Amino acid sequence: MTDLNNFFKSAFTVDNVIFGFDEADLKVLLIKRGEEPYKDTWALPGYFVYPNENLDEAAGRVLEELTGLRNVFLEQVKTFGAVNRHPFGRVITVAYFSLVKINAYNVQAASIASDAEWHSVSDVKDLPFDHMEILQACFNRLKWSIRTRPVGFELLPPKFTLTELQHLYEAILETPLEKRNFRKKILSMNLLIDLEESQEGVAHRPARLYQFDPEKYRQFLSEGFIFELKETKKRDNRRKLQEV
Amino acid sequence: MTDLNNFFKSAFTVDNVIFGFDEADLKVLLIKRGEEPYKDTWALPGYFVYPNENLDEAAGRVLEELTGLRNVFLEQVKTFGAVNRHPFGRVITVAYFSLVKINAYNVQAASIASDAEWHSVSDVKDLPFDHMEILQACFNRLKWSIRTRPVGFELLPPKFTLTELQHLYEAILETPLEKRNFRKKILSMNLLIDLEESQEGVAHRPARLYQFDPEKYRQFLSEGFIFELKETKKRDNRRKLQEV
DNA sequence: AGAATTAGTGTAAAAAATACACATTTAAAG
DNA sequence: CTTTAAATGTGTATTTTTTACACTAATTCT
Repeated sequence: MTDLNNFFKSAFTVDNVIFGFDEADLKVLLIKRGEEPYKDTWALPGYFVYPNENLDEAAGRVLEELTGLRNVFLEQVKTFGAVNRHPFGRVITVAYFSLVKINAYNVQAASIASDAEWHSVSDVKDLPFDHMEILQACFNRLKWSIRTRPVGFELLPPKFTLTELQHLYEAILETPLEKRNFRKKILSMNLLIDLEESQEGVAHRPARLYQFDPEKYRQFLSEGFIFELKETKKRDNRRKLQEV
Repeated sequence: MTDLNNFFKSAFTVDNVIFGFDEADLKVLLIKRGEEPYKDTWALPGYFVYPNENLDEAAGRVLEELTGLRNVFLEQVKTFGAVNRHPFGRVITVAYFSLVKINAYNVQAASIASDAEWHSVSDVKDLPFDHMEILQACFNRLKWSIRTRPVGFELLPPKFTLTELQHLYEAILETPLEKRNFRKKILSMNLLIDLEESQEGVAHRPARLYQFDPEKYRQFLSEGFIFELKETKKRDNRRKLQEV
């Protein structure tokens, strides 16, 4: 342990699964690799961790270089270090996922934006290295996070409708939800501010706009409540016929 | 990325939070450090990851060296890599937790057993490096795991009573549970085999012995059911007085 | 035989989840 | 101006789950 610097040579990276939500689809930001191996293929953005940099900082830096965004939701998920995961040597990578408001994503501000593109998560079928596994792990974590913490709002604009929120949940959980029950559940938590404004420019009855209130959430927690949307459990719950 | 071997020098370790359950107390296995820094203080067991070794393998190796046990529950939790977490240089560590049947723990088989000792988790107040933070992260993960997957059985002998199981849940969740409701919930999942045997050598009515059935759990999952004990939610649920 | 100790159970009330159908509001089309 | 299309928004009965609560049963020890 005293001879740390010569113990063995390995490389340390962070990979960042950046999620965005665009109307009806959950997206992930991929970059076209500029270097071997796998030059010119779409892959998860990642980079080395610098010696003077904490892991979270490295992940935040990757994110900022790509999107121009700071202070967005970022969370460590899992570390991948299979011996042969990188053809050029031992590379251990810490996977993070982040949630960004896709509209705030600014191509101009991003230093390597020309090589970055949003892809629908459901369309991403193969990625180099073990990136499919990393993406899956992060997606699974997101599914869990959205049920147990109010993180969905990170993916929506500050003002949103309940239908948009429901579509977001449906896209992430990959299951349809019942409109009334969803609204009842969400509104009963009392975490949203009803802005008493309406959508504009839609060709139908405009929906009410809401805003997530972090202050209300702090209070909610301090009162011992728990944010939780139940995992959909298989059950035959059809209303039974009445006997006469 | 092509010059991996010279990018920067860092050390890679795994730390393993090994949990055991002894009658009424959740325990963690600590070792007395034989080297600087923090020589002779109790710390989490950890070691370098070898160049030819996957992360899970490294964690399994640490576990086997310490306990003589193989094929026990082991799961990655989080990676800790703060720049200054180790006084001698940059050391990034992947934290795992494992669950062992404390009775199966064999001092003889463990190569460094003389320096290892079980400590009650609730008594562990300070540990070197960021080990308190690592312990806390693993304990939190255990709390979550025991509610959402049938992992509690890993900590109990193959045959156990429902009271033992309840005490285990109470120790991990750090909250008292109501006997009848706990039993009803557990038994309703149909994951246990009633061995139709009883405890022996106790000075009171002996309890029935049960066994966890992994096969039943596979079927349970395949039928779309979900293992879940609700997180205790604050609620004033006292029965209201009847009006006459 | 009786005391001590823990195991084991039944049920009513409250809360939460589920299933289901229609009226409302707006813009667009005619 | 009227009608149509499209999505919003709401109420309630049923079922399931959770919760609270108190007594009897089985065994050992004295």
